[in-house]
Amino acid sequence: MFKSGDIVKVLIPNVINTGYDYRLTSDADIGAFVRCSVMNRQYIGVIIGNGDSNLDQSKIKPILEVCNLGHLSKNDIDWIYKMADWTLMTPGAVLRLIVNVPDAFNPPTIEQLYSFNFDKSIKITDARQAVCDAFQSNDNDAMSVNDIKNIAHVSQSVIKTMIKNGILTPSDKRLKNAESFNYKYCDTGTVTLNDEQKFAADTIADALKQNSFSVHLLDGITGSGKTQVYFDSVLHAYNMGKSVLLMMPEIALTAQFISRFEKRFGAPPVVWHSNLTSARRREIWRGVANGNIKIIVGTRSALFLPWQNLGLIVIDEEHDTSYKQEDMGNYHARDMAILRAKIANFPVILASATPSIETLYNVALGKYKRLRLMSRFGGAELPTIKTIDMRTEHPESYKIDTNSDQEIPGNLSPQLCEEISHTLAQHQQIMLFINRRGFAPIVQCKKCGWVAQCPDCSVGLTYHKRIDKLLCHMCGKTAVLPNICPQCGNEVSMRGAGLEKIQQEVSVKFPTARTELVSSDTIMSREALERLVTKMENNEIDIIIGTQILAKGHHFPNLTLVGVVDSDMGLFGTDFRASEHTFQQLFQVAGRAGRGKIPGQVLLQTYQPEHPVIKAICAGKRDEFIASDMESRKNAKMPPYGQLIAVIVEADKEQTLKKYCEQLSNAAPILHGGKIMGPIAAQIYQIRNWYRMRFLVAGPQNANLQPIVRNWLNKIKQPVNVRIKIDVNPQNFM
DNA sequence: GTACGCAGGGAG
DNA sequence: TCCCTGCGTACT
Repeated sequence: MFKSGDIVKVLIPNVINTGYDYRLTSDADIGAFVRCSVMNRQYIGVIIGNGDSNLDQSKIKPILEVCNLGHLSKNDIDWIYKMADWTLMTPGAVLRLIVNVPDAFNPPTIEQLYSFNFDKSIKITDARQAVCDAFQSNDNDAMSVNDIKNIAHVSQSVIKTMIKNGILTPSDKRLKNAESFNYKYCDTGTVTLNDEQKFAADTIADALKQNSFSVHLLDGITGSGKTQVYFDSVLHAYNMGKSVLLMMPEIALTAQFISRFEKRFGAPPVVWHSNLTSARRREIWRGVANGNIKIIVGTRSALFLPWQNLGLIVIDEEHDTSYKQEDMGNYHARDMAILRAKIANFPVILASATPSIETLYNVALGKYKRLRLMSRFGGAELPTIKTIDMRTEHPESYKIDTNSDQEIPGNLSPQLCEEISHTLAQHQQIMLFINRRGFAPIVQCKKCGWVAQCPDCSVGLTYHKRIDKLLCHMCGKTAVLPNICPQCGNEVSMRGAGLEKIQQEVSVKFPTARTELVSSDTIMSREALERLVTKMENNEIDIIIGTQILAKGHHFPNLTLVGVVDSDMGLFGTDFRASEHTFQQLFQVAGRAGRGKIPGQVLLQTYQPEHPVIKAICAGKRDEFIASDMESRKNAKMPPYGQLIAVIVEADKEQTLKKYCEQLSNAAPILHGGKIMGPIAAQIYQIRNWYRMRFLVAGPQNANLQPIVRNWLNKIKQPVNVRIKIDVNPQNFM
């Protein structure tokens, strides 16, 4: 306990490496949130210890306010520093992830709020639908114009018109009080675990009782009941008075999941994700800080809530790539959660049907305990998986206009088409999976070879038919599709196939089938996804055509045929994780078929039927595949058998970039058993007009690479207009 | 990170 | 002489 007048060290979010000293004007504990000023700007910081006695006393400012709301434990502070060491972020940058709810310490603001008037009939446009979805994802609470704008991603004018039309009506409701989240949970007794599940649940219950760190992998196929097992553990921890975090990918956080939770626990979970209103974020942050909220179901950022007495973290779909944050700071939420549990001594549960290689490696080492769930609920049979060899099966071309003689080369093999017809005749549903958005990924001149490229990024533009524009998948910039080649004036052609093109082919070849496109372009919110699920369940769709967004979590009993149009995509990337990710993706997609009474069928169109990934999937040999993938990583000394740190240097001028990289290159240390590779042009050399080079630091498993990288980069002063992004254990190599 | 102050160069 | 720009520094 520090007394009024004491000098304490305060960590300030995102300012610099070290903390600053302040004079307390009231008593406060270590870990307390305090308001203080840096260069006349106010920040919420955290007291991390004693002040520095050597510092000139005249420089020391008083703390403006000790916030009487939550506090970080010594373990939490320890975690911030360890996370900073691991990710090479500054501790302040980590703290900023925690105190990023600016309103949390302010009195509730009174803004003009608006409610959505569902009675009013309106012309529905995409933008208006997005506004409607924004309200639905916040329990139809009233929202400010700013909130609507941020959540629905629409312009102010859309909202203004909706207010004028009476679709949005003013309500002067104030911000809700956090008390409204005072849910009490109990076991409703609606679920009986089978022996396998019970064994797993009991094992974790024992671990919880020991108050020590452990990691348990719930490894079982979809439908094997992983959720009910970890629900059991959540309840155990909750009954012990602990707080519980249940992390999942945004896309898995469905109404279906929430209702399962409510059914088991008798009350709904508090849900945390990126599309919450500022008022709701404030309420939840405060609720967690003061201990009212004990259970959160949320996305990766929920890890940074001000947890009090956190005693269990569950990470569902543990292998999911969305746990890796890649914009501001590069951290892997799964790994940081495990780090947090290790420091604070509590168990972690990982759940997946296709665990990551890293996790399985830790299982093999005996660090994580694997709990297998083998039986599929209700005895539903696994689908049969077969390949279609595209080297011998040639898709028929088709005509959009029967009068024209223009033939468009097809992408659906005769064999797949035959199965589609057959399935349609049985009144069952079909899913076609292609992991490419838009209509055509390449727009090229037939004569001179000119290719449409983004002016700011070194990537090609994809033609999107829905908006009739060229779109950069890197920065989102759009461009008009040129009628003629801007270089030579000849005709331009569309090359390659995206899902819009597949839809075109389907609508020509199966004109009576009702099709639906699903991609991040058409599904902007969880609500939109749910509407689609309902449509699918009501059999209003015959053929659903989509990207990986379709691969997860949904149960469609009448879906019996899954066709993967291009299984090879992603198999031959430069990325050592390519085969792992392809396997996981195809495995997930395959899991969509035949989850009802009728057995399903999965057809993989491939030019590489002998490829180990494809063969492993067809044979249902997950473990063999993993063993061979691990073996090849071991030989290549790739993670988890070695460590990698990517250092990406970006600058607005090529000259500056080149010079700085040269200096870095000259200053690169010699690594024992490892090496520093590069600089090479990053896989995407130019993004938003910034140029990018990449170094790759590779070291043996036991090497402590982070300090080496830190010292290396500190040797050379970073010029202005140069940014460095450090990615420890990079997941992709952009 | 970013506000601020200093040095250098161009316009008036 | 004034003002703008670019760069470096210090922030507690």
